[in-house]
Amino acid sequence: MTVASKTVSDVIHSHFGALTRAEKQLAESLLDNYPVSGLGSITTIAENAGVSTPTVVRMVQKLGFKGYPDFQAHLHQEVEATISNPIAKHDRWATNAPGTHILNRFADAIIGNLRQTLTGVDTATFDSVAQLLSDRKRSLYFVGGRITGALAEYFFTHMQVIRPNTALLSANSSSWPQYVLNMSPGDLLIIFDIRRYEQELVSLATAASKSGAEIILFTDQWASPAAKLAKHTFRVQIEAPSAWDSSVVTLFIVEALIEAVQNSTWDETKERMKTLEGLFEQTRLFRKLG
Amino acid sequence: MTVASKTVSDVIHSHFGALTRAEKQLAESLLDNYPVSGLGSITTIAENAGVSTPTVVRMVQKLGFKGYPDFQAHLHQEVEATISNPIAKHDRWATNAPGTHILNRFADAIIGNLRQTLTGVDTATFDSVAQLLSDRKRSLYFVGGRITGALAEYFFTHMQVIRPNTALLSANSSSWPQYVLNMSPGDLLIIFDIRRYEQELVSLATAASKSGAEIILFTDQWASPAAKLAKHTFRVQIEAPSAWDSSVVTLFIVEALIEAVQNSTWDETKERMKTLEGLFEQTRLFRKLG
DNA sequence: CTCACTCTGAAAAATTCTTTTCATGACAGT
DNA sequence: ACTGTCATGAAAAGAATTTTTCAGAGTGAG
Repeated sequence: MTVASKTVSDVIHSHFGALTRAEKQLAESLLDNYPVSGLGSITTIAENAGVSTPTVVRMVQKLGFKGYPDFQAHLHQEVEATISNPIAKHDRWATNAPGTHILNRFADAIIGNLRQTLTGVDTATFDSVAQLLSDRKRSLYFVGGRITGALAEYFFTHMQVIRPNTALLSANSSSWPQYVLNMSPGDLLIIFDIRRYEQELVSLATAASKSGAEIILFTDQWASPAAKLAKHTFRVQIEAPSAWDSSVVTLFIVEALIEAVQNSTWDETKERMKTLEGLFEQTRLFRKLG
Repeated sequence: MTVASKTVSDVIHSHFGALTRAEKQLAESLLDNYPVSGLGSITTIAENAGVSTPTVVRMVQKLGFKGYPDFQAHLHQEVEATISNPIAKHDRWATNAPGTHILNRFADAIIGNLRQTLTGVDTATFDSVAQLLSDRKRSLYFVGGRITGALAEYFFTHMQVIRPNTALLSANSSSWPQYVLNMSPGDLLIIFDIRRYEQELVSLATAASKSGAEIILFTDQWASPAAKLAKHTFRVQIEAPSAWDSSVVTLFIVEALIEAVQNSTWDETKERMKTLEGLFEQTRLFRKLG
């Protein structure tokens, strides 16, 4: 590499005195709105600067680059450095852990997943789903796969407290038809399906669709085939430094939804929670007496 | 201009469902380190994504661009917008969300929890627990409370694949005594108990201790009363901008443990997973993904 | 199992970009 | 005015990039 560790801008400045008229004109055009102005083809920047393409070639070679592609590669690196620095630079996580400890590696991966997932999730989608889930008139059905069943259960457990008409479909698909039988148009089927997508869930989604139920899908970045049937889909980044996929970010979305739903109908929810507390107390009392 | 005012990222996301396998692979590659990854020539990005150049052309046309140059011109505009507007960088979190959207508030909170938890967790403890869980001679018993039951189930589901002698205690405490009856000295009882600590779990922990079982506890920063009986305790930050506590970081620790255990006995685990795959194939529960 | 279909990348064709060549013109010194 | 030097861009040559074509592989339906 001819030019090391100095920015292209630096190089231009240091050579500026040795440039000819047309080259100075070009250099100023490049420095104006640097470094973006150098992103296009040699033809483009020559036109923008009002010079000919040979002038561009001559100048970048004079600056020490092998040719225009070499020059542009350096610019790209700088653009990358400028763009991709911000929040990511966390100062080491677990203080007393070596940098390669699984906890730190995992943390890095999860933060990356979270970031990517959030840039991919449309807040309008999120809000729509929250509103659908808040609608008491719609019954809710939760279902997950072998691994994601626990997420479905977690979601269900909370929603059951917040509102009526919620059901958790068991892992055993033989009982699913009876649930589908009861689905009315407007009801919601919340499906968790990440890779090693389960064919049965697609069948379930199809059947539910025919009953008029609307489907909300939590899946991974590669998207379950059920996505075609879903009204709203959350595509979550699930990759971890592990033989297993990570459900952490999925759980994150679920918890955010729980809060959004609860928040939209807090008065009613509060009442339900109070009642529930009372019921728990009574149960404990039963136990103690028994 | 074919595509107006939407970012290339948006366009990719909105078309993602309609993309084919190779195209999704390419889209992932582009979104990873976006938008810099799309700065090079079509050949470069095709190579980076591991697809052919025709795939790139087909995808960008499917996305609504005239061709690759058109696509890249849009990217350049975005890079320019991003660079020349420093404020825009920070809200790359959730794209078009105001800073106070629940998703962003939640993300901030979770990152904080994660950071705090990791500085609090001793890696020696983590490694000890991983080693205990790897020991085939010890039987594992998982149990959780009303909310945390799903976490116990999640942990159990994975460990069941990785190693033999695992059991999930049902939510119904009436069946617990039979499990305690079978516990031998050295067995492990993994308890999840976060606030609104459940008295029954303390009773269970006490009984298990008397049988010689060792207790691993996942609890919150205030620590469940069962902590006194536990050999190892993970104190996790659980506060979220919500009426509910967050289980995200707890799940994070669980997944890291799963990986650590699996990694320490990978050969054996691999065999088990293969066998399991075979069983699934036989029952046609799973289906190869496309 | 067969057939129709889609997806995919190798390779060719078309296009665009990059570099080189070269003629022109400006200018300084003789 | 003449000559040599240099800067510059038009245009050609050379290299790439981009697009199109096409055949094989894979998939799903019947």
